[in-house]
Parts: sequence; structure tokens; C-alpha cells
Amino acid sequence: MEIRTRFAPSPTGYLHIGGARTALFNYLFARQHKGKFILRIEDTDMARSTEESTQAILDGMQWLGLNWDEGPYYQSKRFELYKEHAYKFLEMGKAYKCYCTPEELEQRREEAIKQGKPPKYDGRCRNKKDEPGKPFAIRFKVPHGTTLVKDIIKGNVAFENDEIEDLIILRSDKTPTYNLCVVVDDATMEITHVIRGDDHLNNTPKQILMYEAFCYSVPVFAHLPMILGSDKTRLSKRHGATSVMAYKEMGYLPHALVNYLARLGWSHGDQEIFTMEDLIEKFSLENVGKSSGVFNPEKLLWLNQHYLKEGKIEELALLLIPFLEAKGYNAPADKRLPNIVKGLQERAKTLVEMADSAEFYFKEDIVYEENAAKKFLTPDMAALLDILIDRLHTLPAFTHEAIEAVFNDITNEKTIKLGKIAQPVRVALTGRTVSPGIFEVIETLGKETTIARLKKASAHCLLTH
RNA sequence: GGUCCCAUCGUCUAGAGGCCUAGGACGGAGCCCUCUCAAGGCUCAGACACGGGUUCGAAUCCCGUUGGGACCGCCA
Repeated sequence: MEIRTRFAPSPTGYLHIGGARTALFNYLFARQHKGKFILRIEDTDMARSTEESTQAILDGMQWLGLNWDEGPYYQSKRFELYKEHAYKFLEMGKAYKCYCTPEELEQRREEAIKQGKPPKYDGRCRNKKDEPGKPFAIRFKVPHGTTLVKDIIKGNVAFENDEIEDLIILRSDKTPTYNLCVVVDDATMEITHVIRGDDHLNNTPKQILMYEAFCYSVPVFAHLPMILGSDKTRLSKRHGATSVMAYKEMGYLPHALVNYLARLGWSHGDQEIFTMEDLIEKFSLENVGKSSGVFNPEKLLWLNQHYLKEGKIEELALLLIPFLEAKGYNAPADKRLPNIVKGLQERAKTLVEMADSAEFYFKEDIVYEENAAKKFLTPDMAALLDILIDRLHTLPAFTHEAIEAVFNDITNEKTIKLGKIAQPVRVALTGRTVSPGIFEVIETLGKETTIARLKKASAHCLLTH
């Protein structure tokens, strides 16, 4: 039998971290079993669903590389199907019309809570006669007994049906509710494995009861533990960025996020670094933990740094361009880009950071950091810089090796340490005390720019002190 | 309040009754390397929530306590 999984977000906001992990696990499971991964948009709440949200979710998934095989299906386009199912239940005597108004129900709920009783619907309309002309909602008749949820992650969980109220499946305006829609969709879309957050565990017995009432086969369930914020409450905006696309903007690599999310709640021995192929091969629901996990931005940052460090220069260059362009630099036309990336890739934790560090390559006039200039561009350095200018000027081949040789000559002649001259040169060329190796900076910057900046620095040495 | 879920370093986790003096990773501290910053290498600190059982033997199985979380809508 073909394995079919689905991701079913409701379009009431962007794709968030938790949703992305759910989508990822569904994706990995389907791919591993050569099955299908289906995307379904649960937009039955017309008031809260927006097209922008739908697009944001699609964008997020595409960025992460979670490509779906079918869909997106929209529940809003399947209302007739749900309605049919609800009325079929009515005919079968497995549901009934409820004439209570939302106001009455709300009032009774408040009273029950005040008296410390469970706010459960009392089933008063179960045996009522039809009242033609009066508006009604349709409620599913929950039978007596026990319902067992067999969950791959949580194990067997038993629920007493008497604890479950007769839930509304069709509102009085004839729109369907969530629990009916999921069951009808998962059944008709032939979903074999329902992998979702464990906030749905309590809904599962209701759904199983409906599958059984329809004589549909019940899928396998796997309820993923929640992702929490640093204070161990459910992850939310308070905990910082929770939108997947926010990480794109902050200069994260999609695979870093995928790798991080995969390891949050799932493990494969001591392995930390996984390619997508690795994940597809090694993922298993059996190795998903039961307990909720705290989202740790530091570890994600480490992974991002790791993939930046290991990444192919050409690919990183392409990814870096938008960040450079955002700063107003015409990066695509710049032939130095590969060298720039090469020098920066193991020094940056994000693409944003990389673009920041790359600024001195693009700026016409670099500005010295105040403390850096004060410390390194001192009067006694002017002569040394002049010697360097002279020697670089006459250098036939402007290569890393040749440049290094020039520096070696000077430090030998003057019996000084390399640091003595390297730091002032660094400040002269970049304005900062931190940069890639000084020889590669000089090589990448080129003879003309290097000498111009050194001259300016030499003058600065004498000027300000 | 009711129902359900969960519990190993600060965090993510390994652990399937003896391989555990509890392993790895992030983060932290330190040392080495070094033209700066990174990267890299090495070292250190750091956990089985608590209490009872079961067993020759428990992080691992059972019960309870405590603590955390989720759900209880004509939301999804």
C-alpha cells in the first residue's frame, strides 16, 4: 500500500517553526517510503483565513525544500462533501439536530465553570423531535464505551467516551467544523499516516469515532511533542523569531533550519549533521522522543555557521547577493565575489553577518573605526606603510604568495613581528581590526585600491597625532 | 476544575535491566595554534525530579508524589 502523509496548516498566519517541523517529518516519512506528501489548506474559518497567509506558508515550504506531491487542496472548496457527510450521519442516526443557540450554550458553559463542573454539552437535543423552520446545528452522537488511540510515538492511549461531548460537526450556517473536515479529508485523500502536533491528541478519539461511524479505515497516528520557548511555554512571538521566512531574512540557510528542526525531537545516535538524503534514509517515527523540546536559537546558529563554512563558494555567492544588494552594492557584476566569500565563509554565522563583513570590499571610502585608528595608525607607522606601498607598487604578480613574500622581507629587515605591520594595514584597508587574512584581503582588493587606501592611511598616521 | 501527555547536564539528546565512574552536541570556562577575528585541536565544569516497590542488579519495569505541558468552542 502506498504511504500517504499530509501537512494541513490553517492559513491564519505565516509558516512557523512548529508547523515547519511537522511538515518536515511528514515529508521525510513519505519520501523514505516512496509515498506521497500532500499539502492541504484548512481554511474553513472564513473569518481568519487569508490568501496572504496561504502564500506565506507555500513560500516557507518551498524555501525549506519541502516539496509536496499533491495539492494544495483547499477545504473551502470541499464544503459540499462535508455537508453530505454530516447529513449522512443524520440519516444513519449517528448525529442529531441541535437547536440550542450559541448564546444559550455560552451561558450554560459559564455557569458550569462557575460551579466547578466540566463545561460539557449535556446532550439535551439528542432525542428532540424535529422543529421545522428553526435553525439548527448538527451534532455527532458520541457512543458509550472506550476509544483506544494507537499512537506510534505516545503508545496506546485510552479515552472514556463519556468524557467526550457530542461535538458540533455542521454549524447552523451549514459550514462544517474542523473535526468533521479532517476526518472526511484524511479518509477521502487516503492518508495512511497522520503525523501532527500532540496538541491534537485529545481530538483523536473524536475523530476515530467518526472514522468508525463512516466505516472508513482509521489511519496510523503519530503525535509529535510540542516545541517550547526558553521559558518552557508554547513557542510564540515573545520568544523571538518564530516565522520560517524571518530566518531567511536573517541570513540563515534553509538546510541549517531543516537540520536543526530534524534534531529537535528526533535523533539518530550521536549524529548531528545530516544531509537531506541522510534524513530521508535515517528518519523514523520510532526514534521521535515523547517529551516536548525547547527551541534553542544558539544551536541553530551553530548549524548555520557550519553549513556556511562547508558550503560551496559559488552557491553561497549566489545566496549572498541579495544581502549585498540590500546594502546598495552591485554585487552580481563583481568578479571578486568568489574570493570575498572564500575569505568570509568561515568567519560569518549568517549571510547578514557576511554581507556586513564584506562592506569594505564595496565601499568607495572606508571609515576607520575610531579606536582602531587611534591604536594602529600611529605616526611611527607612516614610514613602514610607505615602504610597503613602494614594494607592492613594483610587484609584478599581485598574488597571495608574492604579497606574503613582501611582508616577510619587511619583517625580516626591520626585525619586527608580522602583527606589528599586519594590524595597521588591516585598519588601513578595512577600517576595522577584524577581517580575513591580510594577504588575501590585499590580493582580492587589488593593487590599485590597496595602494590608494595605504596612502590615505599613511597620511592619516601623520595627520591626527 | 476535568481529561490526556511528559520528566537524563542550562538546552537538544544517547540510553531497549548488568556494556554507566551515564556518552555526544550546542552554549560556558581554560589552554594550544595564530597577522586580527574566526575556524581547528585539547582540557574542565555540568544531569538520571523525588519517594516507594519488583529484581542478585534499575536512568531503564511498576505505583505514588511533585513539577511542566496540551486539550476541554457553532476556532483549527
